[in-house]
Amino acid sequence: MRDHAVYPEILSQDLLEWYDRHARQMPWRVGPEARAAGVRPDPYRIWLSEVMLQQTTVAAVKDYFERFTRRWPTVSDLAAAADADVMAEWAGLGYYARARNLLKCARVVADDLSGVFPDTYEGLIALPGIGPYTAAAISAIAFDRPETVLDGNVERVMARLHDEHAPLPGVKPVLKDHAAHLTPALRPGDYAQAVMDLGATICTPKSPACGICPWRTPCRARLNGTAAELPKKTPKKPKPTRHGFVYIARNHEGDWLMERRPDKGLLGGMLGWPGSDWNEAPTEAPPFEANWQDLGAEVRHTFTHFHLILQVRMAELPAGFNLSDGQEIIKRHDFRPSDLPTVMRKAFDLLHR
DNA sequence: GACTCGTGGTG
DNA sequence: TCACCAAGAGT
Repeated sequence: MRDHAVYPEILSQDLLEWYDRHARQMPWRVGPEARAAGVRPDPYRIWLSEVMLQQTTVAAVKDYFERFTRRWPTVSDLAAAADADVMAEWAGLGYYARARNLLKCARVVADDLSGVFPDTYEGLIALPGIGPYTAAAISAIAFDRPETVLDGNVERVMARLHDEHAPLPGVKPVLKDHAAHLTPALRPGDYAQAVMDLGATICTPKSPACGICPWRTPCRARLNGTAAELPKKTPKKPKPTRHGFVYIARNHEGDWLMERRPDKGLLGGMLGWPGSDWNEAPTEAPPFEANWQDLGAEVRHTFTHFHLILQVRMAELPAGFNLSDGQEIIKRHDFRPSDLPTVMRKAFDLLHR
């Protein structure tokens, strides 16, 4: 048997051979036949997909990616888009700072870099919304540079391959070091995608399919029977529950009173309903005095670090209402629930149940 | 290093 | 039902 610990390039080759047989088709990937014909990945599409894939599943991203690239085929098209259009198109995908930084980045590339993405890690990580993972992923996948990607998949695969029991995030540098030693000089872009595919399909968080894993022989955790319990993570804080009110108002023409949320903070830059703060004991904060009707049902929604229970109130918007800061009237025919972040769309959904 | 920042799928 | 999880970044 070959000694994998001494010859990491043998592991890389084994994984690339597995990848050539099992690579999944994705809208942003260049298939083997196109690749053979000389087609290179489009940096714009790789960048867009990688930003969308941050903490987000491939299944959730696919439709958004298709809509974005159909509407804005190049980075210059995206750079010229209106902020509100981009935020509306991103609605429902979550982590809205990604959309704001996406637009910032597109404008830097279009305005300052002649519409050409940097092809190095250093050039890429200087851009808004591109951190250590995404800079490595773009330079590897789009430009075939030997950078090492370290995402949740790679962390899990490396923790198991080397049977590392120290908890994340502390052990991250060690896992990164393991991953770096395996990154091959040949086909580093395919290799990066291969490790992540391995983590997503074989070396899964629960009940990994070790029996069919291309690295089943060298894997130390499989040898020790600890694969399913790795990687260890430091325990998270429990989520508190917060409460609040939102107020949905329409005028005689059926137009809606809404609010553009400030760029910083939760749901930043997104459209939503006027409402109260969200905390343990909310106080009503209607945008105008009226006989607000209780919808008799509540919105339950869970964010990253708290649960939310919203009471939804409804009233008619008086004629001649003066908009205050951040408020907008959305014309009846311009209103689309799909432009709203999910928690706000849930409140809207209560209107017709 | 510790927080903040969404959403939908899954066991 | 509910905690965990997903191709993390910014502060």
